[in-house]
Parts: sequence; C-alpha cells; structure tokens
Amino acid sequence: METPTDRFRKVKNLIDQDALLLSIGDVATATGVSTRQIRYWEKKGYINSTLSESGQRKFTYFELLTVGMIQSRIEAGYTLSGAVKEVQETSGVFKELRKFLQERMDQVNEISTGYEFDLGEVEGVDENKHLFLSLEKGHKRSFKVKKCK
Amino acid sequence: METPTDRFRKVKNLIDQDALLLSIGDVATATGVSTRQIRYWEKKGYINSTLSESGQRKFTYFELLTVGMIQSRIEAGYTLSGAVKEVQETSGVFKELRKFLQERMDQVNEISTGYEFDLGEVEGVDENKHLFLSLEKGHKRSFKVKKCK
DNA sequence: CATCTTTGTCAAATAAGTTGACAAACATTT
DNA sequence: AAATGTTTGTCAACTTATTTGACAAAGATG
Repeated sequence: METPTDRFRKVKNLIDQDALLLSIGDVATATGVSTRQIRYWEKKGYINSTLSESGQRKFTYFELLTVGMIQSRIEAGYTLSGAVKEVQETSGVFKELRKFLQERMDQVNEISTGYEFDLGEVEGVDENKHLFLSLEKGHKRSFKVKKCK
Repeated sequence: METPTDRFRKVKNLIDQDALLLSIGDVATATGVSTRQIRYWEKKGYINSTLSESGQRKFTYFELLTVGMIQSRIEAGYTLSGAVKEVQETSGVFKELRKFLQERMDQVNEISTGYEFDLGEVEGVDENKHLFLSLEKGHKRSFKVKKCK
C-alpha cells in the first residue's frame, strides 16, 4: 500500500528537482521587472538562465527570487550593481533554508486526528525525543516535541 | 536600517502572494503531462487556471502540484477520474503545510554564527521556550529549543 | 457492439519570445 | 563642461508558444 510518506515524497521530488523552469514573461509579471531589464541583468551576469531546446530563456525559482530581491533593493534606493552585491551576500540563506527543510521534511504519518511530520532531532531537549509538525483536522496546527517510537 | 527580518519578509511576500503564474508549457515540461492533457483535465474541472489579459492560461504552483500528483497516480495504475478523486482527498495537506510554515517563518535574526529563525511555541517543552531553526556558517543546520528573550 | 473517456495531431490565428539597433535618461570620469 | 558608461524603453523582423475547434484513434464501460 502507498503510505502518506510515499505520496509526500513524490510531491517533494517534484519540488526538489528544479523541474520547474519559468518563462521570462512569467518571471517579469511575478516580480514587476520588465523583460528588457531581465535580459540586461542576465547579460551583465547578475542572474542566470538556461536555454530551452527552441532557444527560449528558462529561469529557476531561485533566479526568480533573485530578480525579486534585486528589484526590492532598487526600490529601496540602491543602484543596480549595489543591489546585486547586497543580494549576492544574503541570498544564500534561502538556499540553505530550502535545503534544510527538504532534508528534514521526509517522513509523514497519518494519525486519527490528521497528519504528523517527523522533523527529527532537536537540540535542547531529551535525546530520545523528536520534533513533529502536526496538522490536525479543524486547522489546528502546531509544533510538538515528544518521544518517537 | 533594514534588518534580516525585513529582507526575509520581502522574499516571503513574493512567495506568499501567488504572484507566480505559470504558462501551460512550463507546467507540461515540469510534470511530464502534455498540454493536451492539461487542457482536457481543466475542461473536466479537475484542475483550474486563470486567463491572462491576452487570453492565455495561467496556473498557480499549487495547480502544478495537482497536475503532478494526478500524473503520479495515473502512473501507479489509476484511471484519470480515480486519480483525481484520490488527489482531491489528500492534496489539502500541502496547502495546510504551506500556510503553517508561512505563518511561523516570520522572524529571523542574524547572529555571530549565522541566522536563526524563531518558529515560536512548541508543545511538550517549557512554556517560556521557543523553537528555532538555526543556519550556521559551514552548513551546520539544526532545530533548537531554548528560551527566547 | 455501441458509447464514453482520453489523448494525439493538424490547421489557422493570436500572443510571446529572440536578437539587434537606436534613443534617452542618468551617473561617472576626464 | 564634455565625454563616457550604465540602464531601460521601444521598434522591427523573425521564430516559438498558445488558443480554439475539429477529426481520429485507442481504451474502458455498459
């Protein structure tokens, strides 16, 4: 039988693999940056894209976030190159965060009251206890620390 | 001055707002489902899309996941309608999960060794303690439970 | 066997994406 | 001040993507 963990992992794969490649117009609409700007920023090496078989630019979700972060600094008064520098120094956190959550969110159990994700070890509590993310019916959501069997 | 929390929230906004609307071809490539199938599934009411000003279908990321989940069940031997039924019964968890993480991931502090996200209260530990997600330099990543000042 | 479901493919039209060039606004240097 | 560099808009000509509607075919269902 297919368990909730199996189903979850399939969706996780879809998210993990950077299978999603975005068209330039969709990046532009989502970030409020023009396609002309995106192409220029890429030419300058500030952002990256791959080319599809037919020669169209495709962007990962992380590149979309980079575009959005640069734009946000420009709106705050930075020059383009200044904005890029700031973003390059700080954007790594988002990759780290994503990687960590991908690693830890891997095990989910269906229980009578809903779903429970086992997020593994936590510093600062008994060693035989794990952190759980609990999604209960009725939109009751919480983190829990308890023994794992 | 702009704090790490300020910067984080701007990126979070970009992610939260469903600003990202995907073209049908990008959904097709990411999921391995043909554009013909996607249009048919939409006609049957199994998935949803909005229309851009110029009349092109646009899909949210959740709809992409829905397409991927349906496809995954079809590959497991289900009929289309059977796959859809299963997905409709289970996909809510992902929306719940996203919503919960969006709510809890809102506060981040820069500390000497890296970054620390305050995820708030945890059941099963002292009431004056919070759960933290810690991203340290050198890729040391962990959950921590400790007092919050 | 007849029917419904599901998907592929084709055609004609519109929209989106590509590169290259010219221009304009603005900042930086000499 | 004049010259140069940065950044973005816009236009043109061309290629690729998307849209709808129709026909066809394979498979499931009754």
